[in-house]
Amino acid sequence: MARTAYHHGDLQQQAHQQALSIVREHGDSAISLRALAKQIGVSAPALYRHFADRESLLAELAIKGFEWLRERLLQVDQNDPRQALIGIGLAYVAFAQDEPNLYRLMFGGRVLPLGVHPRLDSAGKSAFQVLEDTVARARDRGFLKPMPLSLMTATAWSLVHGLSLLTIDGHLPATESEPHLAAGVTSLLLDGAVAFPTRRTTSQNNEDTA
Amino acid sequence: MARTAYHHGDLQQQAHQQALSIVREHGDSAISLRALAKQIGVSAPALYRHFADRESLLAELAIKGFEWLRERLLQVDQNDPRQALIGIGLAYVAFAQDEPNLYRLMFGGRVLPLGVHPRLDSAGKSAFQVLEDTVARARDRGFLKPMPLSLMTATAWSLVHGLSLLTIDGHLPATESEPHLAAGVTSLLLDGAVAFPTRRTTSQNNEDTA
DNA sequence: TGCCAATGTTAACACCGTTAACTTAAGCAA
DNA sequence: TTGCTTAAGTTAACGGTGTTAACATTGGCA
Repeated sequence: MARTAYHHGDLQQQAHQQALSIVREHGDSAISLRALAKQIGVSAPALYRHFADRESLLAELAIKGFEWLRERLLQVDQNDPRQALIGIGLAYVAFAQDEPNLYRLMFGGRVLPLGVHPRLDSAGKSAFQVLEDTVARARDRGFLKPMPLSLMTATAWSLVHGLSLLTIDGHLPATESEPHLAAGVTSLLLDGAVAFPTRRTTSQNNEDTA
Repeated sequence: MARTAYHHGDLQQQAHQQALSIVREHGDSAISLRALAKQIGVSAPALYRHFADRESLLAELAIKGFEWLRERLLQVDQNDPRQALIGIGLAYVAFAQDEPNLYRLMFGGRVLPLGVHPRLDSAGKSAFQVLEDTVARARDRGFLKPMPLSLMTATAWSLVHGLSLLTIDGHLPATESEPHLAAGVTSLLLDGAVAFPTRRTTSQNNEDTA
């Protein structure tokens, strides 16, 4: 495992690290295996001893991203249900804005579709699990309406995912310039947008969910 | 403008159309100018007489996508504010699910970033305008809380955008297998997720938004 | 000590987007 | 009708890509 001129000795880890920093700075489309190999000082095919192909390398980076995201979500204080829900939302969007290129890689869809890299899929599930647990806990404590958990998590995830992508793509102002947007959006979901909520009008309930 | 063997006579439109069908079927990453030219029966550089580069061709297709999306949103019945808002949400998500590859191109972020193709940007704005108008109309009629319009549209857009991408990427079930998801998610935003909204329990209100 | 497996190498294949330099032909002016 | 300008094609070429095949080196274990 010494580093002669021939056997590099640390290629896997170094390639991983170098590729990660390229993705974070310039996005996954800036990753070229040939250029990466040249930077490290190794021939391009050498990389194939450690990664099946370009996509598998990207999958490794996305896994790292999901682990980071999960850690950020786990740091949210879970004492008060409302604060926990808003905290998760803010932490989620903050991660996406801190790591826009990584977030796009994780959820790009075009590259790294579901079902191809099992470890990637399960890393994504683990991160999502934190959000789901938070919603479940809030519902169990009676803070949320007694609706299907899947509906509530789908709504929450859609909201933060959409807000994340729209801000990092520049369609909506980022937290930097509009500090209260993410919290406002999250609160709006919790409290509802309708002016005269509930009680009256069974007319709303007779047409939706089974 | 006749079609001799040399001057094709209809290249621009045919390339546009062929590329569009490739994107719809296989996604924008499947677009190769050389392959496209070969399919049409023309040399690759000929395409450059009609498109500045590959990205500009993709931008044209995305513009078409935004026009289609706008048309779908304009067909939503605007009589009842609540039905209009839910209808817009459903139409938006339905479009994304009907044209997943086109939707990803329009909102991919990696390709076609904002500020590069002005016509594309304004096509996107025009589509978004329909959503914003619907929210504004509902608020003007007193159906929605008197909050900033920008906050409400940001929330609505985030929700439908997130739901669209999560479903077309397979992270959430599509309308096909869960017909009520989109309506449920939209209703949840309108009515709020909290079990005991407003009124009682100032304990919730004393710590949140300014 | 000798072999094996891991981990490198170079050469090559089949693509890709894009540009330069050249050719054809359509359309308009004298 | 002739001639010129210009739009719209052509081939050749540059530099890049992911990936595979065949070969070389070397670390570590029997």
